[in-house]
Amino acid sequence: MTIEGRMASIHEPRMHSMCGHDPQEAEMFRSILSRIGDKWSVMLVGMLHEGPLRFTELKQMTSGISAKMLAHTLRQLERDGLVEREIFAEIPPRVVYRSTPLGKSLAVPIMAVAEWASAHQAEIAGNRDRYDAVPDSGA
Amino acid sequence: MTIEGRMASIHEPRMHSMCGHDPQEAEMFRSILSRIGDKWSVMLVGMLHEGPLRFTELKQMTSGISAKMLAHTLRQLERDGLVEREIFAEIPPRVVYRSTPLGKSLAVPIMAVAEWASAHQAEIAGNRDRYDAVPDSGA
DNA sequence: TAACCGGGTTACGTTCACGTAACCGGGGGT
DNA sequence: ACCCCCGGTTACGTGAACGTAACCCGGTTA
Repeated sequence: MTIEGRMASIHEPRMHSMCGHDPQEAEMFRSILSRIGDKWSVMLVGMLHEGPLRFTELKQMTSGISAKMLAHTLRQLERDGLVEREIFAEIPPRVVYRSTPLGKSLAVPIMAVAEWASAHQAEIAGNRDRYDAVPDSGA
Repeated sequence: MTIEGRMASIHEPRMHSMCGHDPQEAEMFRSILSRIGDKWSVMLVGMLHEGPLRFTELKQMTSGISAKMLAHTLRQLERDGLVEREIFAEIPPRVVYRSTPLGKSLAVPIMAVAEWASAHQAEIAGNRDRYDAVPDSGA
């Protein structure tokens, strides 16, 4: 390993940890990232992070989501153990969703990405515009 | 705001920052998250983080990727300014891809998510198995 | 009786991510 | 002459993600 390589390994994260490895771990890793990349999961985790909410409350707060996607996304989150579903056997019955400790722990790195995205969104938008404006790239 | 609410707002990230806002910013945010959630981007950013690589080198290192998806993903990354493409006008011509400073800065929060995923993957896998084993959920 | 709400489910269609396979153009190896 | 390498592009097909609209059941309201 070169001097530069050694210095880099001290100051830089070892990104390679998420590529090689055994294929099963890579698949797992991918599926977690996919959840972060999907349209509603991060938003829902964010809302539930601040307190439990009912299905209809989530639907109203999350402008644009359909009942189908809300139910589906909540099932996925529940399957992963990021969210809990509680049914109150009352009349009328009531359902609340709440973030689990695992879900809350995910909020931390998610926020890091969110802050990066927020900090660089203008730069990325500019890059995109510039790239799309170059004739031999965009068209 | 309640006492609990105030204390929470001190200790916990304000996830709400990524939901409301204006729709254009939300769209931008979503598109960045999608890139993180897609199948190859994170892996490629990780590889290029450690040094520039040629198309064929990336293809060989990234087991399973097709030339099409590699080219496509690299174009997207290049469009966003996360990766640079350099063509050496030699004979034979040579193309190298390298991470930009923006790309390297993304590696930091990505690593935080990667470490979270690595730390909790067994727990999530267990949650998934348990959920899928319950007859009224999985089937 | 009719209409509405809560918490969904089902059917259906579209778009997009991703995969496979074939092709291409210039150069080099044998 | 022939095929391979590099760096892709193009055509085509599949399944997943996402959207809309309709429906459902038990209970309450008017």
